[in-house]
Amino acid sequence: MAATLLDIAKRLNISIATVSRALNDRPGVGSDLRQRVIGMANELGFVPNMAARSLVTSRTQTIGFVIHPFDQPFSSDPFYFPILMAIEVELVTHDYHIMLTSLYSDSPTNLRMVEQSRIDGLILVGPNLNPQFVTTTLNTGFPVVLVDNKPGHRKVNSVLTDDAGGAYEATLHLTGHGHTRITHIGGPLEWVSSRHRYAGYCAAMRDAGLGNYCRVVHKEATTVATGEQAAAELLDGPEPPTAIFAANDSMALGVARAAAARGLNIPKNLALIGFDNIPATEHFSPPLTTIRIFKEQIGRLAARRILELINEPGSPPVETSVSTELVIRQSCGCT
Amino acid sequence: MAATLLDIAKRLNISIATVSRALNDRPGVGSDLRQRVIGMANELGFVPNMAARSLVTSRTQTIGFVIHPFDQPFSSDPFYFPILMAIEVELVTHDYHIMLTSLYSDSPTNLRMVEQSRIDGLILVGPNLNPQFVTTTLNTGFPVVLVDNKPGHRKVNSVLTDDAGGAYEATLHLTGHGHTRITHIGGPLEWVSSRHRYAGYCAAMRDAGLGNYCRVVHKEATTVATGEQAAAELLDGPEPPTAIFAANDSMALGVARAAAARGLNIPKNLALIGFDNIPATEHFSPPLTTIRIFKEQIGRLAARRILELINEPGSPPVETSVSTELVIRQSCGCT
DNA sequence: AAACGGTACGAAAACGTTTGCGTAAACTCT
DNA sequence: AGAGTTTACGCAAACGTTTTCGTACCGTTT
Repeated sequence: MAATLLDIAKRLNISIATVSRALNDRPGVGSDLRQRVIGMANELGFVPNMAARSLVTSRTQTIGFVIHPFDQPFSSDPFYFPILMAIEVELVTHDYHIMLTSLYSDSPTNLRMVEQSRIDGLILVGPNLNPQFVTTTLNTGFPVVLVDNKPGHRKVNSVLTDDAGGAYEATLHLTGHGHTRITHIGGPLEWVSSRHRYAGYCAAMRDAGLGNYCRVVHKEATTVATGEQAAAELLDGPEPPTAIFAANDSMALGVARAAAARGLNIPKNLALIGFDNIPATEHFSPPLTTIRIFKEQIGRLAARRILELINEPGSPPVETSVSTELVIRQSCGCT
Repeated sequence: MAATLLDIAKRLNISIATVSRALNDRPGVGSDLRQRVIGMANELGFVPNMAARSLVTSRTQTIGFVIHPFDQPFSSDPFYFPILMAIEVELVTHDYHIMLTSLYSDSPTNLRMVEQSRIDGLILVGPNLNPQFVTTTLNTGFPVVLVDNKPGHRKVNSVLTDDAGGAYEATLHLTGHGHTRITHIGGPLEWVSSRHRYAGYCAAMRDAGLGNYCRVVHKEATTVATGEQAAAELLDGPEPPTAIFAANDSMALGVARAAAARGLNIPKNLALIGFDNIPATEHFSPPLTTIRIFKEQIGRLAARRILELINEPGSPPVETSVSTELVIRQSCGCT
């Protein structure tokens, strides 16, 4: 049904080799003939057969995308979809496509299936990936870019948020408004982002001369429920904080609920800052001060990096960090 | 690098044809030899080269996924990501994969590129797709399944939410609690879902003997802002409603904001029901009564349907409708 | 005028798989 | 036991590209 190189070659009484060269901007074809080939290709609606092409070039022009979403399998993740979109947009402009390679089962088994054909590179997204799967994949030498993840001390190609910087700015904003008893509610320490946000918080406290009041509650998940739990412990405990920096907007919402349940007004009795700037934050009551993450930028950079990796095999690992932005709303009490 | 059929054949001193047949469960191979072939394949870590296979079978074992997200290009869409996930999960069990084919540019041009190779079927998602693109795609006879979309009166393979049923149940719930002045705030009439939700609302009002009070405000988008606008018009106008059925949870949130701005208490002064049951709804104040959509089911059915279509070409179009569920929280005032 | 380099094209191999056909051997039936 | 049928396998074509190599031809240089 579809037109092939042979169809074009026959109508022009030339060889398929010449047609291929003409269509691929390769030398060895006269400019007049090249034009006729292109014209005929358009006329027939020729589209190269990717299977045949990649069989010989062993390039598929597609890259795999693996994500292990947060808690529930079908949770609507407000975080990674935009990144996926940004990656797609960037890749399309380079004639690459995205293949979703088993969103959940990140076992080494399916790696081989993924690797042997089908894709030229892999983008692994999220902190919840099976670490062994990640290292196994990395060890193959296959082009891999990590997003929001980074194993151990190994140097890899990754693009991360500047979590430490964002946390630093958030915390310093609170200290700058006179708060001294600022507590951090953090996420799982297995996540790079949690560690960095915690580090940023500590650094800011130190720089503000509050190093001795570095208090943190770490939770195993960053949900509304865990945020509420953590806040309950803090607010009911001795010396309750006057400000809380939550690792996450969801947790911040949990904090707000815990505060409301105790008759505490935000921001009057408790200042609150979150992280991520998910869309719902501006509709919280009060609207949440938080740290904005530039997801489009993250996606775009990840896409570009994987293309570089494919085109320059063996290039040394590059770690990219995308800066953040403090979005001041009303929960921090400075307006 | 990767093992091929030939590698296996040489070590076993047999032909590649036999190897292929053995590995694909085709007849014509003795059971003992078949076992030895399988063993050798495992030993060598053989994985069939998809490019070569699809070149001869003209099957790629991947299906395309097109989505045109709502308003902003990078909005984190809380709705379609779970559907995408569910589709992926279902397809993976059938050894199919998803390819994202240009999330935005839904022009007929890229259809050809998509169609000629690479994918065996297409799932088009969302109400915002370019209608001409949809009909063009449909006309090719290529296997297509629509999700949350349905062009004109044409019979197509689609899987939709039972929007009318959900709207009917929501409205009837309000009438059942004594409300008579119930107004619907609807979305764009170009969307099937908006039309059906409106129809369900009207039907319920008729069945409750309130057919003469069928009031609706349609907005061009279903955001918090438009919901707030619509509610403002209604609440400031003559004979304000005592209950509002919003087409959407986001719009319902807008309604809540408009009510709060006017000192109106929900649910005491105004009952409110939304639609979609997005995760944030349970954290609204008050928690929002809404209509739950079974996104996993929708995705699963779409995936199954596209596989049927591929395996039984020419099978007549099937329209699937997934029922909904009323989630009673506090905004409707019946607790 | 002979030699030489460059350009424009064709022939054919190669990528790794599936599958129709051919052919021996084994098995069934009278 | 001989004819017919089934089973088990090998051979080779085919899918549609890319790419190496070879070969005419044309132009320039000595």
